Amino acid sequence: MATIYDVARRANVSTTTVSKVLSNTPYVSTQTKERVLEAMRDLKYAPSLAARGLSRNRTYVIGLVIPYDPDYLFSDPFLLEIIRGIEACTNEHDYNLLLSLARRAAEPRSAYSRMSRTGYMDGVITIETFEGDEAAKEFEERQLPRVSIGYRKEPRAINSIHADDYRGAFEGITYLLKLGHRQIGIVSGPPAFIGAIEERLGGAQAALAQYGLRLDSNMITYGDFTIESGYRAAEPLLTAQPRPTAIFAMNDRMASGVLRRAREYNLSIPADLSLVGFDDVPLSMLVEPSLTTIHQPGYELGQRATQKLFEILDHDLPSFDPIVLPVELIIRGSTAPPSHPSS
Amino acid sequence: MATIYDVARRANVSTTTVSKVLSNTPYVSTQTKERVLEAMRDLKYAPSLAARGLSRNRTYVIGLVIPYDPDYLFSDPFLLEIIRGIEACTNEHDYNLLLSLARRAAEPRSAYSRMSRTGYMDGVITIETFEGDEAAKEFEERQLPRVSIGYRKEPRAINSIHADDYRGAFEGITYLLKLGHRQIGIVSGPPAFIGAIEERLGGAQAALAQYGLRLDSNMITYGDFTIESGYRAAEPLLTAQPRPTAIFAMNDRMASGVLRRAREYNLSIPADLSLVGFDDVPLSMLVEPSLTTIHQPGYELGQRATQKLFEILDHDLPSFDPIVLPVELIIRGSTAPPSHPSS
DNA sequence: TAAAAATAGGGAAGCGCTTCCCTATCAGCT
DNA sequence: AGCTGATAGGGAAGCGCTTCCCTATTTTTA
Repeated sequence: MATIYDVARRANVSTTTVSKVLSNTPYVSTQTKERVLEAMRDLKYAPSLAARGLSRNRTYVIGLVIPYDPDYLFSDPFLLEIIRGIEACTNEHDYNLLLSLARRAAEPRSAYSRMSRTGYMDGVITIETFEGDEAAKEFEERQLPRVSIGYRKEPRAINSIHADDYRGAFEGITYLLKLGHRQIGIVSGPPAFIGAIEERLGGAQAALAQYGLRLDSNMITYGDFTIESGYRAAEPLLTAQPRPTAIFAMNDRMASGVLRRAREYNLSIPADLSLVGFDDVPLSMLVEPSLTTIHQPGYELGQRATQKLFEILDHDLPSFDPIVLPVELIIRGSTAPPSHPSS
Repeated sequence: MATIYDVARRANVSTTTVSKVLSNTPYVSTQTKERVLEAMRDLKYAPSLAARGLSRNRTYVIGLVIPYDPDYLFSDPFLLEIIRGIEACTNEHDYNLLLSLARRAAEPRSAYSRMSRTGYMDGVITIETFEGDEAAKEFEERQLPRVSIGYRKEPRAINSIHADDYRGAFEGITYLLKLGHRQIGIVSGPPAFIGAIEERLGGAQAALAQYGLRLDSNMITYGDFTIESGYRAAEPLLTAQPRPTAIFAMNDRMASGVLRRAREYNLSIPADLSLVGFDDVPLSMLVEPSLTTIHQPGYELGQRATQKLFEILDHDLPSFDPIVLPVELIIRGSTAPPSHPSS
């Protein structure tokens, strides 16, 4: 690999000048610049990021830390949407994206801690949802610029971004109520999932309250966002007396699990049971019938988070309140008025 | 951030000694070592990868270059499996994984070319499937250690790895033939997809040949691996005379597209039409009926590719023949003997 | 017991860049 | 003609490590 010295020699200038050309500093004559550029081309020169990083103290790498089990991550299409947004944005800024699937911060040698410690990144985006996440702490200590996708509680909701989960649940439930449903079951995500679940539960309750209803504790079950967990979590709801005429699941995959279980009970959707999901992943269009769901802007979430990070990096421009992106109710085939209205 | 000097000063030794401790070089007394380690702990020292990279000429980063449209990539669960395998392996080796979704090498400033030029990676894994891929060339020029997942044709199949596509198609079709199907349609992937498609087509033909059959050109249509394309590609097959009693689709997503279209024609699966997919992604279990498919070991593919790369990096141990991983026929609910055997 | 070998540690150059600071030239003024 | 300020370019230190090579001490071996 050619170095800056090789280029300098070939162009008959000093390395300083080459460096100036490299960074487009003024006070280099056009001819000299041209000569240097030519030498670079001839030698197929490319500056070493390591060297540059060392002297500039910038690495042009931003890290993406996802404290999930990779098995989980990659089966979550919604997270993938987020990554897509992040990748697009880092790429646009000519930054590199370092991926770390940090299996819970437990092991000290996890990629996760490796990343935070080697000073290899200029900034980091974390997707935080679980509470008591150790990840955050290390980054905080290192003072690494960071934005988190999710609900950041402490020290403050600084530089965080999330979708309007509250509103999403509110709209979903309200829609069901408007259709005439009064007995509504909820398949929640794991309670350990901080923020989003609380918000959605809050939104659901608020919606019910409009109609003078409250969330009955036997009308709520919990899954872990996988299809199977939705399948299992459907059980208590489908056997409850009275059986809910509608179920609101906190993601599409669980909703499709519910769908499958309901079918085994010979319930037809949406005639016997209405179903609303969350996220609006491709799967929701695939199942029969397609799912009414709450669209979350995953791609934008990733993109905006990354933009924010660059704003912090470039202009030290933190945002003190969380950025909240709107969600949207997408009405498809899994919802209808109840066949035997309960009221 | 503490540097090696800080540690050296605090432990009252030279940086050389600290460095020795860092790399576990012998000839450091136990006490000294302990003192150094303590100093590191106290200062929360972590070596700078940039500096280390500069002097060692190793960056501890390996790149993953996927010359696909990210939209496509992230909707392909099979590719994600591969990534999962890669990530697990790099992580195990304490390496960082740089992700580049290189939108076709077209634009000169693509992440892709940036990555190959900045000397930021010790090696690279490429997922190559499209022909005429410019990606490869640059890496070749830079002599960057690399292994490719897919079919590498030139200069040779050196350091490449792929699943046994030929065998997969062979087994799938043979299974259908054994069930009694004689009119078999094929929904192929895009012809531009190098290697895998050819292989599968070859395997299909060989299977048919066993029964004295040949692949009729109106029994093959092409999709681009998306569900929609499977839906569209099903059309000509389902309206052909005679209509095939079985369809072999080259991935599960297209198979589920076919499924949907067939249903619109009021064909019941598998009674009226048998369906075999490829990949064995989670989706294949989800559709009704679940898909008989060819399991490809995506995770292992990624893992083995990465292992190979480390072998090259550490011991300069290239493999001259492609590594071929076995596939497996998974029989589920979408296949049955034809209801009106054609022969 | 003397020499050789193993052990322990340090000095300093060098990895490939950037950047601070300096010098030289030249145009435009007064 | 002499000065100022813009323009053009270079010298060299320094970023934080690793490593080559050297010295000093201790242990082993003949």
